Amino acid sequence: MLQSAPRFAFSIKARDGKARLGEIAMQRGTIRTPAFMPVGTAATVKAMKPQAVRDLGADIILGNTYHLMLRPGAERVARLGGLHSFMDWPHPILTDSGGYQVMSLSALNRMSEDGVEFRSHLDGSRHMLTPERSMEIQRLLDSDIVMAFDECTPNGASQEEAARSMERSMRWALRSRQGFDSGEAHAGRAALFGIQQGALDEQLRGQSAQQLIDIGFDGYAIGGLAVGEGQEAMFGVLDYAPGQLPEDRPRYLMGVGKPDDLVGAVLRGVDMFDCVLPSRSGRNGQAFTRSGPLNIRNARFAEDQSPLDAACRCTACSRFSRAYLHHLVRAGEILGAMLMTEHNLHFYQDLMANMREAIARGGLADFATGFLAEYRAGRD
RNA sequence: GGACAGGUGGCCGAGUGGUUAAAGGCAGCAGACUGUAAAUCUGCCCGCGUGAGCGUACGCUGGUUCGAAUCCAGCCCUGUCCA
Repeated sequence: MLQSAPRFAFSIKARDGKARLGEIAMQRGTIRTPAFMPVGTAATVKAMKPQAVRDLGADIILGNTYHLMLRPGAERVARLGGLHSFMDWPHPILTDSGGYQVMSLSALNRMSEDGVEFRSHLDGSRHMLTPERSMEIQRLLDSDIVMAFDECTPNGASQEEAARSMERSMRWALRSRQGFDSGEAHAGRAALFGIQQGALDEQLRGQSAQQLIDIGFDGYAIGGLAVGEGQEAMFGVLDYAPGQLPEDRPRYLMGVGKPDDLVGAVLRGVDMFDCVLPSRSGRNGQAFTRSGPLNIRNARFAEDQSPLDAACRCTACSRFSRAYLHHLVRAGEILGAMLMTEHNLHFYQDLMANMREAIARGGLADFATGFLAEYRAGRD
């Protein structure tokens, strides 16, 4: 480990409107922002070897507390030397706290002020996740960026529910801070992010931000978006939410999103993203291209010898035709999932690199206009 | 030549008097997927019609019956075994 590298240092290199070009220096590496972080829930970005994820330009990936505590178990990962060596990803890893599963697995949960009792989706066994335990698991995994344990407020919550949920997340944020800090060795090399909640309400979002700032975090996430509210409503929140968070800290929009979501969010001042879409959609046959998404299973691609995206330089596009990908995906061949995932992740990383470059030269607005015009023109 | 078994929608296959345009699967045609219970899920899938509906349909022909994919007769075909 590089002893000289800072624990966590965010520097802003350039600004363009609300957008920022930056870098987060950490012991295991530097994260260029705006950043897209591929999701590797169960200690793997599905269908990808870690080196290939790295080669596409990812500086950091995600892991998940809930999934890893159930299998293979956080203590086991710790005995095996931590998540990085376990999965052969020596670069930074951000671990989600299990907060999203509070919502996505709500049918299997029992909530209390103390935390959430999960029924494992694997075998039905009961597991308690509290802010303290979530911090401990993320420490055992040796995460670089630890996420506070929160509740991702579901879409459609009433004002009262949203407020109650946010307040609980804020109490959990404080406990997360304390739990994280109690693991001194880990806290000395890792970072902790707080998560803003408050649904679609500016006041609640503001209160949440202030409470997080009072606690103090290395970075601040915007949670509870892209849960079904629609892009317009999400952008409505993003028009003010980044501004409620500290200017000198990275802002991470959790779980987002589609390519045009990323562009709109960077324009509004977001620095970090993660999303399952490029990997999951890839496995499910959807490819993202400069002229919009396409479903490679569609019959019209059966004898289409052109690449997925003519402007793309990924392996799938440089060596294989849409016809071949169409065949692989339809046949359920593993290579289909691999190539589709690789292409999509390449597309996402390329988009981020283009946005960083545009910010550097002060041309993000033009880039966004051009990109969105072509992307939304749709139908390739 | 004989004995069994069987012929159902593109394929496999359930159904043995009405609630059957006919389960289910596959194939096919689309759609969805946003801090991954997802290599998953959803819809459509005989023809015409936007629809109510109409027409045609369970090897073929005829019969029984108010009513047949289902019961009866003959025929054709397939598989297995026997000669």
